[in-house]
Amino acid sequence: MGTQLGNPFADLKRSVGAALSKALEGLCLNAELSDDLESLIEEPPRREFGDLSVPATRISKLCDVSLDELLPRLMESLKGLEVVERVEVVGGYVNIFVNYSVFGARVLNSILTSGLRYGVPEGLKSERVVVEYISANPVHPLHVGSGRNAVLGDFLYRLHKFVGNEVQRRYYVNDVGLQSAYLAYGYFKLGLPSIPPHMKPDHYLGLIYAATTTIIDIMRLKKALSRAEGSSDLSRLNEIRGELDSLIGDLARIADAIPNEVSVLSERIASDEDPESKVMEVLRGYERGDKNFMFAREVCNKVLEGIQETLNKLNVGMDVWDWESDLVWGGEVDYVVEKALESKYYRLHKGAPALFFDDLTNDPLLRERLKVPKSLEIPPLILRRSDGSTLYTTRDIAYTLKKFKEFSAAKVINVIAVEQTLSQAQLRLALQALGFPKEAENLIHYSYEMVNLPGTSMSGRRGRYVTVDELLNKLVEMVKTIMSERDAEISGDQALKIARSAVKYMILSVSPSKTLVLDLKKALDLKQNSGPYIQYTYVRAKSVLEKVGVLPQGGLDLSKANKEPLKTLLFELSKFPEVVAEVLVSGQPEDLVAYANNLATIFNKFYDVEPIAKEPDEGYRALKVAITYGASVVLRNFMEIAGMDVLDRM
RNA sequence: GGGCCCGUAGCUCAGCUAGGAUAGAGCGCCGGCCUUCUAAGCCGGAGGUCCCGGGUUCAAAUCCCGGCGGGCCCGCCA
Repeated sequence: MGTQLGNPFADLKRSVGAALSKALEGLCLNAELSDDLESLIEEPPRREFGDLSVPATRISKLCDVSLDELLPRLMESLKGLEVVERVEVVGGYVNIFVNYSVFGARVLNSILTSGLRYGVPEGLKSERVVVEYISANPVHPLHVGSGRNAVLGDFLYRLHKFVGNEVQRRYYVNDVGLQSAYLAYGYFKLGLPSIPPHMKPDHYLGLIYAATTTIIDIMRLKKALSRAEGSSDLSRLNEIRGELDSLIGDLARIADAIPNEVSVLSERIASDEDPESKVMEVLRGYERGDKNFMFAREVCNKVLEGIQETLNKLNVGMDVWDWESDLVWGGEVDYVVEKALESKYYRLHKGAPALFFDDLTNDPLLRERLKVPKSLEIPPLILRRSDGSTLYTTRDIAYTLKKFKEFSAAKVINVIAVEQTLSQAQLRLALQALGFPKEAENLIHYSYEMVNLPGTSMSGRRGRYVTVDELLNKLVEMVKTIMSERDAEISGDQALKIARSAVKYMILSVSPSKTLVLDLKKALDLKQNSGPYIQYTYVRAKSVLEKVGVLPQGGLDLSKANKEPLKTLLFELSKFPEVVAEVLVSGQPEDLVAYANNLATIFNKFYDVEPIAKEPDEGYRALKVAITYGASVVLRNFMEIAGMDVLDRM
């Protein structure tokens, strides 16, 4: 294992680890430990304690050697390293102070040689990866929940791209399910109107969808109410009345936006004896590929046009749009069902064809391999409705196979909300059951929690949602307001670039496993720990570099590197490739974000106290310029991975 | 009823996987710094029963058990 030019921090840890194992030679007989000394190396809680620290008490316990015997040997071995300046023992820890003349030279050499590729982990084999994300149902505009999905998916795409993988982005257009049938039905009832010129198609059709489902639900509840009135169950009666009131309120709100459509729809849907069966007719007709129902595809397509416009504004891209209907019509879904019928896991469940997974889920090893949570009960997967129409997860089996096959993917990542944990586990088990164990194992559910807005409960079916468009528009206005308060001009394009970067930063800074509370008033911090803060810090670094003109070609006076804040800055810069490698494995964007914020903070301190371009001492200036260049590269690469806009001026 | 996730400063969040050094940021609040590389910046201050109760340990925000509170799932919806 040689040194890694591109990863100075890993290199540093490796040499410290080697020094430790040399010190323990013949002293510690714990073989497992000596293989894994590197992972014991910590970063002390405060910089004053040193750059790295080694928990000697722990080693003493693990090796069963007294501290008195252990400490001198550790110290001596560590002191022998060129990169170590001094070593201190405090409270059972051996604290290591790095020699920045040596280490700084390595870091800057690494950065100056790698240039914009600094941070790409070395020694990784390029993989072919599919990321499926957003895949919002084409029945309404993207709301903030899909916004989180879009930002996370885009991040995964960019991260994999950055480390050198071949990545394909896919959007699964769910045009076959009930939801799009509801929209198609309502749209048909309205006489297939054209989109009003002042509205985005997704916004308009989202209202039609919400009006249709709400009207139908009101009709159903009214029937239930008249049935319940005959009985003496008062609490049931009140419950229905309450629900009904809230639905009527929803419809009134929708009618504020599209009054004519709502009144026409109410009338025409009421004329259908049983609108729900009419919706099923649309669904079945469309699934058959009956020409008379192709307006359902048209209407989805219109919604998608609106969604694409939103994605463009967000600067989130997509490579392939997969229509679910194509899988049904093309026979891929039939193939899956046939395959399932032959499988030994197939049985009837309440009269419907289904797969039973008990034999698989009883095997703890398989459970682990397929990442099926230990105590998650898996109900049978029903393959078709009794009327023969297909179900979402069945279609998704066919889709998963397609994603693997078409891109020869080693890995398929589905960015899907946590609420689908069960169906995603069923999907993996179904793949296993049907004889696709490799696909089952390499299908990854990248799950994320919901987005909450204080004081609102969101529902696409009721038309209650905050859209990504609204969020972006609001933020753009805020940016413009701030600029006008400063008497500065800003173009709409620049404002959008700042606004969307702020949103992405905020979303990525929260662990996907946590519910994201989105407070519109606070969504756009322009201060520290924000997207604009990173952008601004980069602009500062960049403008210094422009002033200087050219990068130093050697002549760096490294003897000046052993002081704050240069030391800490060099230390942070060294960690970037390591952080990227870790986040690639963990999938936790918040770690990368926290790192970037920390780096930006230290750079701003440096910028504040040290003249860079104006530094009179030539060698010292060269050192400072090289550090500034390093910060600019890392911040730029961070923004690249986070999907933020890299601005040259702010 | 069962399962999963979350609970840390007024607010939004790190830290928990592998237990250890005075529990960290940002926002908000209070107070400083612009004839010098972009002040969307920098410096300082106040602010915490780490949800509660047990247990393990020399040592628990972190591990275990039991509660409480919030979210999600358990559909011939997606």
